[in-house]
Amino acid sequence: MNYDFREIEAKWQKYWAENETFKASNDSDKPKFYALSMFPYPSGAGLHVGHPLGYIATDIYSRYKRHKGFNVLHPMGYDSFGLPAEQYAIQTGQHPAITTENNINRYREQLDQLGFSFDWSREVRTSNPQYYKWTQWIFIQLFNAWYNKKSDKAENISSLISIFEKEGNANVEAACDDDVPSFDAATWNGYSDTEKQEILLKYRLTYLADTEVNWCPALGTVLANDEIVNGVSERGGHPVVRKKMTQWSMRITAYAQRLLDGLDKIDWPQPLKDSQTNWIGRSVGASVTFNIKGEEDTIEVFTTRPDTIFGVSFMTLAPEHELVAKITTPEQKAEVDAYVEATAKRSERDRMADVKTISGVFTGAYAEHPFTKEPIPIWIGDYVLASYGTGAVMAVPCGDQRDYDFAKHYNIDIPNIFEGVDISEEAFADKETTVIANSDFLNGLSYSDAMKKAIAELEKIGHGEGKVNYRLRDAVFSRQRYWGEPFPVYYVDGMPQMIDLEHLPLQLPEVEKYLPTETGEPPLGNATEWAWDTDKNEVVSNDLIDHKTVFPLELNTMPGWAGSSQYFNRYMDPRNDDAIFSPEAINYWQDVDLYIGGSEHATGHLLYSRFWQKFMFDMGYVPKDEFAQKLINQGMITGTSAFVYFTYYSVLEKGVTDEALVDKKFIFISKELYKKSLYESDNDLILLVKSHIDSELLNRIENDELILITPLNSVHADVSLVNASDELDVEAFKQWQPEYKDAEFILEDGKYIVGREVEKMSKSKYNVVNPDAICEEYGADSLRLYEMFLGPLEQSKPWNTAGITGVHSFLKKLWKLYATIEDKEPTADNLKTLHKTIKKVEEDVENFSFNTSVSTFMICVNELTSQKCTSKAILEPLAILVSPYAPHIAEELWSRLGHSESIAEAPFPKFEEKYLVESSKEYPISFNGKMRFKLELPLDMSKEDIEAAVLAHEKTKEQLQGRDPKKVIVVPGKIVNIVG
RNA sequence: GCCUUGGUGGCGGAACUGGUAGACGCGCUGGAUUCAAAAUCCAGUUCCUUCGGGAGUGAGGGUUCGAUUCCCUCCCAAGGUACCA
Repeated sequence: MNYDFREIEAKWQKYWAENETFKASNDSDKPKFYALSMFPYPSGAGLHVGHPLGYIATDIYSRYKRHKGFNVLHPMGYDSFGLPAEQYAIQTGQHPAITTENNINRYREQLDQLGFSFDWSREVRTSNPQYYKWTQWIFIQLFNAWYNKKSDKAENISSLISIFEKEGNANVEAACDDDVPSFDAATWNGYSDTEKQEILLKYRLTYLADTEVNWCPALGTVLANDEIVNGVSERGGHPVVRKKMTQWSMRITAYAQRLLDGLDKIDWPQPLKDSQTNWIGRSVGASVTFNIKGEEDTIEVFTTRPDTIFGVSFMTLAPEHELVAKITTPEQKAEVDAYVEATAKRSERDRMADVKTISGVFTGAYAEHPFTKEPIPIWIGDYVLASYGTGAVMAVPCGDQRDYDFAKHYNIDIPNIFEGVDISEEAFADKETTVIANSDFLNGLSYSDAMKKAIAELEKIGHGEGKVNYRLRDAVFSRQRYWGEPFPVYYVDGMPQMIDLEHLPLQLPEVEKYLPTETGEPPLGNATEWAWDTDKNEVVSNDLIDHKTVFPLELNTMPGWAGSSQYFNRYMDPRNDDAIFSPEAINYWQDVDLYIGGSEHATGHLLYSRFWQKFMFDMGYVPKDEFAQKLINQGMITGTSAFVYFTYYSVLEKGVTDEALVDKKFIFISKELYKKSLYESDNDLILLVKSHIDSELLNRIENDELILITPLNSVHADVSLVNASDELDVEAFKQWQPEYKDAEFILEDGKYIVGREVEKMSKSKYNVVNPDAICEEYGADSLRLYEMFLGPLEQSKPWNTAGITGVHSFLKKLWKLYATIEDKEPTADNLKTLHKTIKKVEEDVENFSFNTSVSTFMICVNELTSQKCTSKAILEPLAILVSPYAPHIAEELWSRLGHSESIAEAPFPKFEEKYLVESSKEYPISFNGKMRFKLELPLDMSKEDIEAAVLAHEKTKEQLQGRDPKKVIVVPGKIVNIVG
């Protein structure tokens, strides 16, 4: 009987679905294991072979854990809010919900084909109201919380209010806005309700603020920093400008330090941790306050080098700094204004691209050195960024290259404060290798001592303190989009009010148009029914807004990461309508044991999720403050593009203004011939082309009546038209694009050979391989094995369909091995092969080294085949070993072995060392570290006897050619090395 | 620039704590089977070679009896990040 994978795979997929084989229970005596793949955004293009890589890995591990006796949770869902469906809606008018539904159905079909052990009863969709009810709920929890720096955790806002009522805010240490006024209890209690709300908003973990945002006019929306790549939008590549808008923000900065510290206790890839560390950008230093001569105001700066305080020779403010207008002297005003205006006009992108040009203007004002009381000129310059630190720097040209360049350019003094260092050419930034000089009380101190001393002295005179600064900014949480979660918020007197949980979800309204309104409001501004009736507690028509009982609802929606920041916890209890999850569910599953997904989420999803998890932990909703213990980034599967090389002739009518086309033809040249022609003269190419032109036309060209154009070029060919030997299917290629129908082909050895290059998979490169065709031709088990066999999970690797025949024929061999199954005693060889395989596969799975276990299976089956093994005692455990990787064939073989139940819960075979014990070893005998021959010796032979046996061997004498060995190294059981 | 990861045959890639470099698969070569093809099976396949052997894991040094593995310098590629004070 042949290996009929189509029938087998369909049969078992149906069996698993009908029997709910992989449904996880929230109540079990078994230990729990939570394996999670990052849920996909269901795009219209469907899955390509790169997508399943991580899913297959998670699936193998899940199935393995199930064999190992764990209660496994392995869910799947969809991150189904997002821009593409909305843009499609703008173009076609089709509701994004319909587009999304269609795409999800296609994804589901493709996923089902691959035989994953997902518990589909737990599926979540972020765009589903029953799901986003809980996204809205979390938002409300964040609104009702503040961050107490004293307890170093988030607390309910009520604890803040009671402090205010008793003692005002003098002793409160909170993560809050910069502009909080100070007040005592009496003042607080005297505030109106709106005034109180206004102040509380400055403390809440999600708050409204006028923030400078990245506004993308083309998309009509705000983008987060991680949605911008090289100054343009990640999606679509549209320009982005800075703009002030009232936006919801998330006070993620409150968690900066804990997000940093938490990285130490999770097993995540180093590059990912480094990304997050850089993104958070902690720097330790001091804040220093400079008085301004003749002004009340002071300038506060942040510096990482307070030890260089005596090297300050000027200060630079960002052009946007609020003091600029105030301190500029009348003489300098015109110049300063012009500079500020010019800077404001330059886009963020220009400013980033141009880092070489030094520009700045003197304000005419002077600050005062906190210790020497010397005057320090205050400049403005666009190398200082308003958004980092305080938007002002104390410039120490001898110790910072940018300050140095600026000082040189404007002829500002560069005092040297480093002992024995030459600063005539460049600044000296190496802080560890010298001591401070010319610095009063810091003279002779090393960097670290000077640092401490400087901070202590600054504190003494009230001009500064030690400070830690973070690069991380609060996250803007508003988007001017339709297809996202609505905020559960309405406005009373301009103050945001939360809708009660019992009235959630607040569902997206229907709109006529998905674009921003004509007055520039977000798409929800198009809704006619978008007002909140506080009596009826429901959404009513906008016409009823009276600001007494009916109020306007928030028009922004939440960003893409809102729905994905707690989805992993929702899977634990996804149908719960009374809570985001029950305490029983979260206490049972705790956290994700294994999380697999792409590295592109390093500073987005994975940072925001950690932030929300820590918040949920503070509020006592979850037992762990990190949501995923281990994370693996699967590598990208790149495509192997195919290139065809061509020249073409365009024959044009001479002298006709429009250059009328008389004839045009493509001539495709096989790879090697093309390469050769690159080195030959143009003349040869023209001769080649001419040899393919109709003789009548040729005559007219020769007679100068027509013009001939012959460029040499290459273009992508669809990879499906090329076989494993890089040979192009010429006839299919002609059919592929109409313009190639009459093309000519210059072959080598009767074949047209294409060029190959590894590139990212993309439609436009015609190198996308989708899994459906492969499943159809070779089956899901082959695809699963092959994706794993390609190489290490974390490494990016090129897809090449050619190799799939290797794993496919392995499955056929495996199938054949089960043709006869007998109840007979296994041989010693059989047992050795089996147990060697158990050991290796178990180690490999634990190390996520799936590629090597596929090789191990191949070796095992090759060996058992040549041993003609038919013993059930061997074949039965082997089926279980294979089952996580190729589950369909394993199930089928399992049932042929006489089982009526699924293989899914069959216990993993136990490795027994005793079958691998050997009595002798084929020792590699090396000379000066190079293996020269092998010698079979008993394993229990003593070191001395081995040495004697080796030295007595004739090949040893041959190698030594009469020399005496200087030294003989014998490592019993491993190697013999002779030096001489 | 900085941070991270990597560099091994024609290709994808193996090699546990330093111990036989190139497992396994693809491709290629030859053979068997076949009227023929597909499929299948067998043998070979790092390079050079005067067939004795020699060289070899990006380059160059070092440690060691022994280095793909550890250390130093450099080169290249991919990813992240950047006037971050």
